[in-house]
Amino acid sequence: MARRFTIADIAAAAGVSKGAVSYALNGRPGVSDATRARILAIAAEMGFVRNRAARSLSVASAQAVGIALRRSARTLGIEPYFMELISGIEATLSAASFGLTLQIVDSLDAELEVYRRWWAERRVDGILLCDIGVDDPRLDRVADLGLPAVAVGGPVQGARLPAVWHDDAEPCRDVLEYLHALGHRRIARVAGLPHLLHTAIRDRAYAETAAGLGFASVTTVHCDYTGEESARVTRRLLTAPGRPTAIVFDNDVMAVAGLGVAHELGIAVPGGLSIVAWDDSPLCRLTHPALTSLTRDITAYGAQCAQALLAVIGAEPERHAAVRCRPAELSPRGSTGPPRT
Amino acid sequence: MARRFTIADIAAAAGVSKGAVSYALNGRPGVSDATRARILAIAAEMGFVRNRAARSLSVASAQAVGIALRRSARTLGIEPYFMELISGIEATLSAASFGLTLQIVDSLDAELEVYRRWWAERRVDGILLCDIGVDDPRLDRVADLGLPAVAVGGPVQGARLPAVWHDDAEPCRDVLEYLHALGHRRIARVAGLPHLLHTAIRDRAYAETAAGLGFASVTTVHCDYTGEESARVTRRLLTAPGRPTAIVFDNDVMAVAGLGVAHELGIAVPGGLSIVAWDDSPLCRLTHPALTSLTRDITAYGAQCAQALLAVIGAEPERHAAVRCRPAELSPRGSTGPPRT
DNA sequence: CTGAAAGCGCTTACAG
DNA sequence: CTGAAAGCGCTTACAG
Repeated sequence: MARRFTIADIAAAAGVSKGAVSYALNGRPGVSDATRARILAIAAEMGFVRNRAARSLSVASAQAVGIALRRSARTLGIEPYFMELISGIEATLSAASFGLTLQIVDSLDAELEVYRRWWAERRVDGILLCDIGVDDPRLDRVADLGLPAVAVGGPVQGARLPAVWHDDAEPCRDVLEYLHALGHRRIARVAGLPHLLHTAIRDRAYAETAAGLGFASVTTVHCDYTGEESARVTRRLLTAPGRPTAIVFDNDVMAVAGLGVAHELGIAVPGGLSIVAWDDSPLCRLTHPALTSLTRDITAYGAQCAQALLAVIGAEPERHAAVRCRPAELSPRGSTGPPRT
Repeated sequence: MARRFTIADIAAAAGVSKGAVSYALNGRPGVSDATRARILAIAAEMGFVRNRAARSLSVASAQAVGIALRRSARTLGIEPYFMELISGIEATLSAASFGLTLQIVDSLDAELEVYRRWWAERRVDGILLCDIGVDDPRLDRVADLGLPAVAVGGPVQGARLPAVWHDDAEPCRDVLEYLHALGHRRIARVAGLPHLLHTAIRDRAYAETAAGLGFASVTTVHCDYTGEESARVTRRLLTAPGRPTAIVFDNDVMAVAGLGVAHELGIAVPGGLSIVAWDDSPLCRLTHPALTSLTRDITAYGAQCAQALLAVIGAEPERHAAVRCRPAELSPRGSTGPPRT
């Protein structure tokens, strides 16, 4: 437990003022090259690291970013999405020597309260807003706070916050065209929460494309991303008359559950039922057959979100008002094939 | 974007000194009840929230706890364990108005460097050490730093750090006795990383119990918790002569992958093969049949870990040197049954 | 019970 | 190029 040194210690050792040490450490003009080198050497030798609180207090910046997640422990655990996203965010932040503060909340009010507090106490310099909804009230509320923020999802037209998002419509079209080409005509979709923006975008893209391709039927059932609900819904879809020959699921967890139901009912996959998952986590390769899915690099997406937020905060040179990322791409695997007639 | 108030503003409005405001806000003696009430009312009206950095600088405490995870984005995403753990930790911390700082690292050195930096810059008051290994070098290194810490896992005999852990041996015995009672005699185990402490504890518990019960064979194969490795290993186990009638997996992800392999090989579960998973995430109920598994409340476990750390830091009254939590309990489901002879 | 002051460890104008 | 000083917003002995 070595003693913690301060710039005063370095100043004393180098025979200069604290101000000079600060300039040297921060690579700013105000000290000669020789003095700077000497100061840096002494600091390195002492194993000096700036006290965060003192620095934050001086520069009025927390050097940290916050994320509040409004999901239950179980949902957070089971959905690979979040950890992959956070992992990408974190990598970018730590490269900029920014910290990541995480909080889990259970209501919209609690979430907004967290933002208010974080900003008031300057615990964070900005936040990443996840799970963007249709007409999301948080966009305005956060903008009102003056808290720098980036929406993880979009597009959010007219919002006062920049957004980073994937185009969700194009992959929907890809999937339907693919299933159509395989010969499927009766399709169902087990969708995510209807109030989420990307669900709404997919709803519309599927509806439009389906109409264009002339499918006999495209049934959409919304549920909550859990395996339980997906299983219940899938069971109903598969036992009703005129059952679909293919089901598209809005995430990987629901797709795995759907596959389980097919097994349970003795329906062969893909012969009796084709399955497509959204979000290509390793989960999709755990099953037999492996699941055809819409692949996107969520870790890279997280990194872009963090980058955009740093830009808004002003910690990065360039600034992007909104970033549109590469759409998900279809990865065909064993769970899709021509329907057995 | 309302103006941010400071205690100086409150002091001016209340006609008292900044010191009095501080005492009132912190519920400390030094102000009369009447003055305190007046100050508090003004503070509330202003929507005052203390500046974190200033407070941290004064009290020499970060009011935050750190976790560095040495896992890839993919592993973190797929294993429900971490998010459930973090969720429990976070709930406890935020109740104590402590923040959680998260960092993902890719090597032991990077991890230790993060701890050193966090502690040097006082970004955290303490850390939670995850994935405890056999003879884990971090226990000593962190203790050397003088950084308050709690080991999430154990028991760690002779360590200078307190630990919070589950007994891993008892559930192992439970599983073997259960499988034995069902009539299984040839068993295999797809285990986790051998250098992790809980893997070693399970290794030994299985070996001892198996010997006592007189199993014909208990084969253990170590792998890395991923579905890929588990699938490979399971495939080998099930295609070799004298294949096991039951396999115990060290986590849920590997068990799901193992079930996929059984399907692939046309082996009925549980008739041709019984499967037991460790860690009862929702994943275990996604499959068909649902997986028999060892259930423990990981969120509650995370809460206990956070509690212990707060105690070590001194933010909580009681202090626990080490906490032993309830062992996992067997939840029998559809994936286990008597072997078909 | 109350006020004035020093201090936490930095950063940053402002004079020399 | 360098030094002395003020200030960030709190907390906390120390006098009254």
